[in-house]
Amino acid sequence: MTASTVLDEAELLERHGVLPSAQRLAIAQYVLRTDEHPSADQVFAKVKRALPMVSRATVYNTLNLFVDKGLLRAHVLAEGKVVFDPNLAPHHHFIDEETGAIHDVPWSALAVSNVDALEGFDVHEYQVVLRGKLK
Amino acid sequence: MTASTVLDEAELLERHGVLPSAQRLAIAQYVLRTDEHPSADQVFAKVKRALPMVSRATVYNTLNLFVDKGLLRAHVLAEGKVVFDPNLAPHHHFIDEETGAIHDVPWSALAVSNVDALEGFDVHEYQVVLRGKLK
DNA sequence: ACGGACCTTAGACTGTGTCTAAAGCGAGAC
DNA sequence: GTCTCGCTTTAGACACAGTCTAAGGTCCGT
Repeated sequence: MTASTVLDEAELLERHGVLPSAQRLAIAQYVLRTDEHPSADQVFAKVKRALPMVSRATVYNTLNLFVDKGLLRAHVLAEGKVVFDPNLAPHHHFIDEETGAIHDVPWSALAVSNVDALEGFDVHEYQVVLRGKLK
Repeated sequence: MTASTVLDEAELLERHGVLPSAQRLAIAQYVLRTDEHPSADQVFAKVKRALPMVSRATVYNTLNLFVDKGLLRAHVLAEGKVVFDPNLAPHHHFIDEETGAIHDVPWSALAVSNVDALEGFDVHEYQVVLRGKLK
């Protein structure tokens, strides 16, 4: 019954079947709260400040583990990079062509019609990817 | 006035400001006719059969040149790979989750509403990316 | 022939991501 | 308290995509 606005990361990991560890908590505390759409190496750089001895393999393994366990989603949007996104709700993406920055676009801001009527495809998920300039 | 159903690749390159060469023609003959959405290394492998001494740098340079000159489009859709697509008309993409194969979806098969009304974004282009199984 | 512009080549280099072998750590059994 | 088992972490090697460089080749006008 103890309602809390602060997430208990350790409990969150356990609830998703991930055994907590110091490294996994440090990674979780950054990547599950950010809206920066970081790549794996950006996560690595960030986490290294809090935990300087962490290895690159651990960060990659942990991010992939989080994706497997449904804590994160991976998107292939920018030039040759996989980015991670803790926003699990379906949403669209806008890519700033000048900076490469990725912005979330709420699902309700756009509507795609006829997805269910596509011939020959059994669509499991979809999103609109937009590119342009910030106004 | 000589209408022709067979494309003259050399003339096509010239019309787009690309000086033809044996290597560029071999690459064009494959990549401008395929619907396989090949990656650069797949193009390299394919072209090597026709022209065994061709170098990887030439294939990469040529593909990027074709994109610059408007003969091809590059898409970042699959796991960490850039794929090339001679279909220049706007269209959507369906990714088979089982095989990773990419299929074109005609622009007219789907409709996205409200793109112009997005707050804060000046959208230059967009597409719908769908994932699922083939029916 | 010569020269210049452009193209191609092999291989080195960079960056991203995966794998491996060994060491570390935590929790339960004794 | 310590042993041991299973899981995690580590450093570094590896694999792969893509770019760059330096050198040589080709074509064409003169």
